Amino acid sequence: MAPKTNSKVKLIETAIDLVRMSSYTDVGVNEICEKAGVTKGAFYHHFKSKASLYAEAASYKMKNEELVLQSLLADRHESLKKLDNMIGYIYYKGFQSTETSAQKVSGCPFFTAGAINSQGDDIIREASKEYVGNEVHYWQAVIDDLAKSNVIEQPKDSLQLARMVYQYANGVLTYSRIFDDEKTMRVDLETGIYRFLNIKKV
Amino acid sequence: MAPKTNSKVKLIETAIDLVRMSSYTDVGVNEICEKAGVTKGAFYHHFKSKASLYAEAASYKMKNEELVLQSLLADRHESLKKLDNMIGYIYYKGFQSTETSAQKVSGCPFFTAGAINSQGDDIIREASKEYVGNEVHYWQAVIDDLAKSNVIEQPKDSLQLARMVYQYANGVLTYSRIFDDEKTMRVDLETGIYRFLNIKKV
DNA sequence: ATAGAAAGATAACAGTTGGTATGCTATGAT
DNA sequence: ATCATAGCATACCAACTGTTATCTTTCTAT
Repeated sequence: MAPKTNSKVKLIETAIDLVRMSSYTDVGVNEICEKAGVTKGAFYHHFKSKASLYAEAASYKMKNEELVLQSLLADRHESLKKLDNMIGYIYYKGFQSTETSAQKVSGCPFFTAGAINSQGDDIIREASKEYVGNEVHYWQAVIDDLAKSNVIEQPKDSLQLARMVYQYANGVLTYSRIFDDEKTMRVDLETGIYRFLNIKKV
Repeated sequence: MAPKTNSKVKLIETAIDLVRMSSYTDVGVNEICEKAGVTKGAFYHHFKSKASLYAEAASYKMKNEELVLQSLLADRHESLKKLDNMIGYIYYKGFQSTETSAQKVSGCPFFTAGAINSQGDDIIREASKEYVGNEVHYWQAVIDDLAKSNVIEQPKDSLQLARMVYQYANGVLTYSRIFDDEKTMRVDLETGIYRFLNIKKV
């Protein structure tokens, strides 16, 4: 039995995909509908506005990532393995081939859009804040685990350290996007995070 | 004697200011003209397009920064002083009160816009690449100087290290903008860069 | 089978976008 | 003094923006 309605999900996923490759303001409702193969009537039946689609997309993505990350950060893994999984996942997110565009370096659509729309639309900023806060939390879990298993020394403020690593990772993504340089992204991501956490590579 | 024509400069400075606070796509030609007190006729007399204004603004800002940074990184300073000056300058740029808006955390308009407009407009990406490359170069100078005076150990690849520090700094700026949190920005900037470079605070 | 709601389609809306065409005026060189 | 050009102003343009109103279709619960 096919899902009752996949057009709402289709809209969300198309929107995430498009926003990832360009930006919130650059992606129009028309474009989203076209690429999703859905009419505008359906769009505004499911979402009261473009901003509300964005907000729903953020929590949709959060739920999706919860499943993925729970598996990548499962306790059966060693703490260093968890770190590598996390780095790999960031790389995967930043360099993903999508349906709507060729393989290119992108970036986190929610991190980016939240900063862009700093004034105006509170809906967007709030959604981004929630999403970003969540991501930092995963990083904190990884870092606490690294400390517990003595791979790194116990940080005074693991939340701050997690935040800083997250900030760095997104800086790398944005930079690599400007230069459309996947190799730099891969190298700098790993090198930088290891350096930041003061871990010697094996 | 007043400058022959200040309207071109006025347009550039207004544009930088506005783009800093929101984003390239969110700032319209009309808005720039209004805020600059200049008509659209003047705009398109000086610039052939919005993108070309952006490109000119980038090199304008580069020249301006050259003067400032030459003084902040002058050889009479100790290498650690240069680092602190650099950090202070980034903070200053990211948290600047402007004519057109209240004091808020912003970010580098060129770094941001370059990533956003990754597809399409090559003019914009090229301008951003040049600007960003230049900034990284300054960081490399700071890092080389720190190594020469034995504050840090000689890095294998000082350009990569410079790039990573720059990526981090812009990650902090973007993050702080989402949360509009100047305090976190100030703390994370300094703490993170020191940690990255493995320098103990005094 | 039928009422009611959910889902979707079509067309239009006012407002804005970047850009242009066509003027006029001030200035600098000859 | 003349003339070209740089600087600037006014009005306009087609294309697009997000959004809404109205209509039809499809599904679900009774």
